[in-house]
Order: sequence, then C-alpha cells, then structure tokens
Amino acid sequence: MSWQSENRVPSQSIETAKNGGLNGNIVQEHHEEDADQIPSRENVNYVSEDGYNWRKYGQKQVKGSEYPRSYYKCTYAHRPVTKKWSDLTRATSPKLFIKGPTVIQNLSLTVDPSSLLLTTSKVARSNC
DNA sequence: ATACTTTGACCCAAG
DNA sequence: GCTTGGGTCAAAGTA
Repeated sequence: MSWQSENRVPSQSIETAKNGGLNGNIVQEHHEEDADQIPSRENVNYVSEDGYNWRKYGQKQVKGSEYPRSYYKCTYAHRPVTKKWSDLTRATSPKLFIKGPTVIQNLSLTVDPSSLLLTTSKVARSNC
C-alpha cells in the first residue's frame, strides 16, 4: 500500500464531491483498459480520479463514529461495485470499504483526506 | 429531458 | 418475536 505517495490529488476535489460530485476535476488518465469506454452518460465530466463514475445512493450516520458514511455505486453497468467511505473531509481516521463482485476490501487509513480520496480511487479502480 | 445528490423510509440481518 | 442498526431504495430537488 503505497499509492498515497505516488499520486497527488487536489483536496478541493473532495469539497467538490461533497457539494455535487459533478464538475469536479476530470481525470484524463483513465486508461483504456477493459473498462467499457462507452460512458452512457451524456456528460462524462465527473469522473473520479480512477476514471469511473460513482453515484451516491445513500448516506448513514453510524453509531460508533460521529461522521456519516456515504454509499456509492459504480455508474457503469455490468459493474456491481459498491463503495462506501466515511466523511473524508473531517474524519481523521476514515475507513474505506469497497465491495466488488468477488472482492471485499477494508482499509483503515490514517492519512489526510486528500491522500485518502486518491487512495479510494486507486482501490476502486482495481475493483470497478 | 437526463443524470446526480439529498433525505427519509424501508428492508433485512443480528442480538 | 421485538429492537437495533447498517445498507438500499426511491421521491423530490438540483444542475
């Protein structure tokens, strides 16, 4: 796990994500891997750092934590991936959960929000 | 009109 | 069987 050091992400993206998710920063580095390069969206401007789109479908406030947990789904069809993470902007020790078709990863990180955001993307990419 | 966020309600598993 | 709490849905609102 050393992605946090090999990437750089503007912390503003977090704010953007919180305030709309869209029109955030676009990542032009989304490789042409096996990922369907057919974004059904009309505007593919709000891709995350990983090059995928995530639609928020819920938010809950867990008891243990004082910070809400957000739930995201990959907007790409054929990709039953669910991503959940705690409030990135305030949590000091946020947790990231990625649930893929067959993979479930739980990460406990203690890095600053910006690094985390980037981290989540990294992980998401491998599953989404 | 389309796509996404927000938010409360609903569902389901665990105790 | 009831309560609690996490996960998902869906209607309404926003861009």
